Amino acid sequence: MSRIYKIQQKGYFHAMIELAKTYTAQQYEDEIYKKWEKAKSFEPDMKSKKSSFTISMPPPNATGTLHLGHAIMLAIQDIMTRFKRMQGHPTLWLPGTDHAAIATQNKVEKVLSEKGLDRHTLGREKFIKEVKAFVADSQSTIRNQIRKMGSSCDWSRERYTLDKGLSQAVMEVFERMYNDGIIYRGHRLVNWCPRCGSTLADDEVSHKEERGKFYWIKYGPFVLATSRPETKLGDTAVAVNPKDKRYKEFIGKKFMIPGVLGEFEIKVVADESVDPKFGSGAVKVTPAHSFTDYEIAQKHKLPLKQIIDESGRMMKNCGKYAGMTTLEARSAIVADMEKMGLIDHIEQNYLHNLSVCYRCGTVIEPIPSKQWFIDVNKPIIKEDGKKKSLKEKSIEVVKNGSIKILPSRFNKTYYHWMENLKDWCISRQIWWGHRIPVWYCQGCEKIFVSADKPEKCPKCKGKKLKQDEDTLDTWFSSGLWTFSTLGWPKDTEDLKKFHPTSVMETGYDILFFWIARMILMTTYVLKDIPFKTVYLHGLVRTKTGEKMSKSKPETCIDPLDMIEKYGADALRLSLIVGSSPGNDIRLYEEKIAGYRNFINKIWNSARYVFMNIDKEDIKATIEDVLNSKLSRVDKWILTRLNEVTESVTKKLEKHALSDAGTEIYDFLWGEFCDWYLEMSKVNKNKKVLAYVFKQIIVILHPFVPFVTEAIWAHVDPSMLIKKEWPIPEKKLKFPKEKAEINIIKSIIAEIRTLRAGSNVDITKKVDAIIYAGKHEALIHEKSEIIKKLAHLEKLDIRKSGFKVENALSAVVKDIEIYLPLKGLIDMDKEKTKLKKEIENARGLVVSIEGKLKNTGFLKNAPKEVVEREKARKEEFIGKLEKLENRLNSLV
RNA sequence: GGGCGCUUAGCUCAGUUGGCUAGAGCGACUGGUUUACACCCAGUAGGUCAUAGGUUCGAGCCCUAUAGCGCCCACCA
Repeated sequence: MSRIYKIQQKGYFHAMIELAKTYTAQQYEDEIYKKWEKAKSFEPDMKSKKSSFTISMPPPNATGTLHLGHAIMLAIQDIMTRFKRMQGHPTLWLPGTDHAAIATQNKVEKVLSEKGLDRHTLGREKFIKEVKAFVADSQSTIRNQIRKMGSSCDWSRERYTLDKGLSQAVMEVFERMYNDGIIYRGHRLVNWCPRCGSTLADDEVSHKEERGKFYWIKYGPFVLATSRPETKLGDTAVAVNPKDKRYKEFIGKKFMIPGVLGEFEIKVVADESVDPKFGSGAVKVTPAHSFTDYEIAQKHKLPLKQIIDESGRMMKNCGKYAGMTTLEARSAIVADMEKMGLIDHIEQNYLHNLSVCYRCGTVIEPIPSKQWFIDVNKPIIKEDGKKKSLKEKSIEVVKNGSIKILPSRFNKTYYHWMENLKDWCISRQIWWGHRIPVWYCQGCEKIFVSADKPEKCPKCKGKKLKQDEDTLDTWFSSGLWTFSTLGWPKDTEDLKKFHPTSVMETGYDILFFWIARMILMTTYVLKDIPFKTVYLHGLVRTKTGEKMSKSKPETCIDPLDMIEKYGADALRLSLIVGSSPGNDIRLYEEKIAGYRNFINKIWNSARYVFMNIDKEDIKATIEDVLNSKLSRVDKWILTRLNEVTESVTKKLEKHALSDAGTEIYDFLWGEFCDWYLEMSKVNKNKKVLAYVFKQIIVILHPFVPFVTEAIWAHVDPSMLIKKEWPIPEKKLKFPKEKAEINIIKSIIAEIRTLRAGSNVDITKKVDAIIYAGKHEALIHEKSEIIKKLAHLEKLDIRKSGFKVENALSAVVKDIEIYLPLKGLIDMDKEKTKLKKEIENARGLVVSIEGKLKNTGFLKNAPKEVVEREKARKEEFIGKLEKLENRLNSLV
């Protein structure tokens, strides 16, 4: 606490401390974080008998630096974690990083290529060494940046997907699945990224619209349309719809088709999937390079002819086109076809849907290949005498409510994806990742699984063994994240205590990639769910709703810059307040600055409180407070504090973080500071002042941990992070006093409005007269407060009285307020204002009366609502009367 | 083609199970050295709640349709 200096001043608590006028986050945050860490505050209390609370932090890719997506996730998870920790639950927020196979490899390849190197010239071993160095570097960067956000995660349990333990989990699961026969090797069409040189899972392919040419080609007896004429070299059939009369006679027949490499034979097949209305209704079938065509070929037992290889080039069987990329081949072949008169016509600007790699944007080539797959349809999970497939089980745990997704509309998306899931291709032809633990005996061709390098073949005892060259899909290991990080396959304390985890909090963009995979893997391996609640946050966008991108630095916000400039607390609030699960959030600097102002407001309320209490007051307990002399103002603020505590707790319990944050914000600024602190300048109960302030700091802590901890250093020697969360108190309910103080507040507000609307010099104090009716005693008691807050010289309070000449007036309930301002009143303005108010009040009375005459309303509306309306009617009739009298007196 | 979301003040957003005269922050405007805070205080202006129907005693909220914007999924060659 370097900036707090001591001064000597008599009497008050503040004799010992004086806080700087403005809070400067940079001077506190790092220091406080270190203090928490040193005290092991983030580690769960293993002795507590309460239910545990766990969040597995979605592991940021070990490839770069913190961005706003991380920032929002850290803010949300930290609030949840701190709240539960303060409630006394053993709380674990487990951090870690992911090796992010393809993403990392791509990044390092890019760095290498800048040096003129590539991974093949380097070789597998050296390349992996490079990647490791890169990862170690970015891991330490990310660790520090996670700390910058104030994340209270347990670093002693940090994990990395390539850790020994986690790798063991991966091998163990692979072996189990292999033995269960749900991991198998198959030769089939896969998504191939020619740039990454690897397969991709179906959901790792994204789609992009592009305008291009659509070629209508002469094809024996047909004319048909294609966007990929180069694949003609791999055609083995033409498909038509069985109901299509135009082609009925051709079905089942074979034709010789003229092509750029001479004639070739195709068969005409009938298939329902062909849309007769699209194109010419006839489709050329290239089974080796199109998923649709592959399916047709399977059904009709058509031969497969591969013409494109794994580098995206035409193969040897393509004659003079061999070695060309598909694009080169396309233009060459079209040119040749044109010469041969095989092109009917070419449509320009045709809208295509391209499949591209989600990591590098390269166009995907479907090619046939031998790969490892997970069978998602095989009934393998034994339960209740039935056997369920991975898919069925994954759907079941969401359907039966074991896992709740927030917002719930994502259930539907999840089911749809799961139901349509095909076998998951898990082998990747990259080097960075978990190597597939499969060994091939060169002697007897035995294939077997072994995590470590085996001595000899278990069958023929031969020693010539070769490990599979491929690595596993990165989502295979991250699918195990919630339990592999807790020590599985060992039966650890942590696993027992913290699994299944409580909340999985992540962006909705990885619902399929990750959430679905975790459910799939965990229900298989542990026969249990990985988490109870899924909380999905949205994307952080610019003020105008665009995606943030580094290429537009004027709207792209770097969280670390913002922390440096406004503090982590301000950034956290700007990401939380006004955002709800599943919806995108717009972020811009003014918003962060606004919350920085709020942080400063907290700080200054602390300054005020500390300056106005005695040293021992800061220890005030609820008993001390209840034993002290409580004024109406004290009872009002205690009631409100209690209401807010209860409501904020409820909101946090149901993960309504934004609502909870807004409520404390409004309470601290709009009620505690604007009203209670101002009133306390007239008359104060120091114990109440200290108590209410302390409790606000406590419930603020999960949202703004740094500034609250910094303030707490002057409250109590123990740290706030471990302070218990307050429980609402029945003894702190004073509804009568709450209503009374609301009247006082309204009177003050009315007088302020009257003054501001008049020509009176605002700096000058004025006099006021109040006809208080039945509230005379109350207003008398609070007259000093009214005088101060409304800036009055003299206040004359009577039960009732005659009309006041030359005065501005207002009515609060049945209370009349007059400001006699000789010569400073614009009577016409005053009349207009009164007329407007009368009109308003009359309209209201009429509408309420209408309601009360309505038998439907009386019959159907809840009693409280009817009662409230009756009371309001009385109130406004009273007010209307006063206003009318006033207007008449002005004539 | 299927599914989903959004539309409330100039801007960014709240608005609980339908029930006070629809709120906040920023911006604009008028003023302000008062026991902390000008990163502040007091006040003012600004809204046909996208449109059209419907349900209801009562709709920003529920239902139906339409429009605009956005997202996700899908093999239209």
